Amino acid sequence: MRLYSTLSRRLEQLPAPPGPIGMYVCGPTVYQRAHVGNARPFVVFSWLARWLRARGYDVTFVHNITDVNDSIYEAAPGASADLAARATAWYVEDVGSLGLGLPDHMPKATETIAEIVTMIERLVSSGHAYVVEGDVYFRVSSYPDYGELSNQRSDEMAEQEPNPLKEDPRDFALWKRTKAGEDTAWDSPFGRGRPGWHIECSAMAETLLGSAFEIHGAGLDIVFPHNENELAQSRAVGSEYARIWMHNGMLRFVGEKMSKSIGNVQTIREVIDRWGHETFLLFLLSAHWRKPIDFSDETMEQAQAQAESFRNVFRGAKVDGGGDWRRLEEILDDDFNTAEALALFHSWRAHGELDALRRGLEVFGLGSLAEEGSAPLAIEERARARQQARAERDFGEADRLREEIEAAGWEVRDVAESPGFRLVRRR
RNA sequence: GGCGCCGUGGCCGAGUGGUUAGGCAGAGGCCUGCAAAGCCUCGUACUCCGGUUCGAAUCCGGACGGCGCCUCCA
Repeated sequence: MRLYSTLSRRLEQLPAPPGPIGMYVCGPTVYQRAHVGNARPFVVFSWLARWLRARGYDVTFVHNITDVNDSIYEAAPGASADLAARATAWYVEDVGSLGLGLPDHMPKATETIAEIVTMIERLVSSGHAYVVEGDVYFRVSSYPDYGELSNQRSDEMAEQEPNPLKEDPRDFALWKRTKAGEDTAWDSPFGRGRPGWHIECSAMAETLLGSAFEIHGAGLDIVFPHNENELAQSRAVGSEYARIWMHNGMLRFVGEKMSKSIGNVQTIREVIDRWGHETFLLFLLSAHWRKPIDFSDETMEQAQAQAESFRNVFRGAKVDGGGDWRRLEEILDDDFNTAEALALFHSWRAHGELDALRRGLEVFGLGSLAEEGSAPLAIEERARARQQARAERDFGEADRLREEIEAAGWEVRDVAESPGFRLVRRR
């Protein structure tokens, strides 16, 4: 199994199964209903975990929830804890409805404060951090490799709002003293306050996966500064931290300008309600995980048509046969190329190699495409009545009944086998 | 301005030196009371300009275009 790492800028080989494989994936800051873009890393890395397990690896998948942060304070002044709790529940619900299960651990920043404080103390005592008026900052100059992940020339970094407490503009906050309007704060050796954005990930990852693990996942947009800072603070205290750094490409909204009004953002909830989770998963499957993908009605309609074609093959005569599973292993073991895997699935579909197809779809949480629900009795009765009308060559009545069935969200297809028709859900 | 990614047929999207990607849409056909589904046939694409090579979508250089990040956005 080879995976591309942002850190080394090349493909990295995974150790042979069973590993173990520790996988940490940066999660969202919870202050609103998660949008579709947030779903991409969750889906990509959930798929990867499922595939690694199918290949015999012992995987521990950790995905955090950032439930203390400036954006939460801003979104709910004086009631941030309440909003964070609500939005956490939303996220778990939304992401759970994708049909991929949940990660092994979903730690919250607010439940990791003790570990965060311990880590900051280690950084301070080793000279990699300093305390100023209740704030604690990471001392970038103490870590020579700073910038290795994002390839930023750190000496040219300018700050928009200079912070006079910092020794160096590049330094970043590990701990922030509590301010007016913030309703959550914890006591620490540095004073009452709350963690900065980056330290929580280092603390949670090390707590659950140890000081060295295989994979770190995140969206490409947080390579800098978040992942860079994470890496720096962990390595500064002597941890190897993650070996392979994977960054998924962005999900884009085409045809819609970067309008300041947030009208062009759709939530995971809305997308699943409109298209169904299978269509959304198939849409994401169609692009390699490192490439950008455009979200639009047209691309979603194409995914929907593909979902339908997979459902149809399982509804047809069962011609189960082989299917070259080794080919799928080759494709996915080479940097997890899901777009090519999708092409292989279509080939299996066309050749009626349904055993392999069903197994392959299940890896990606799409096993439900192979299952057919039965229609309500009222619909089935209409379909029988239509058969009767057809037998009597009363096609006007037959067409009328078909329209009724369609209005109820079902499609009737005439087939050779008994009872002569098949009912298919259309929405 | 800095760091990085990308540009494939109407649309989506693999492919990294020479043999068919695949899907969606479209056209014709088989099948059907009419459909739907399925099957068959049909498109010889690779932003542009140079270069390397017997040969480039694939390697190198440049141009143009698009995108991400540059202190808290997955």
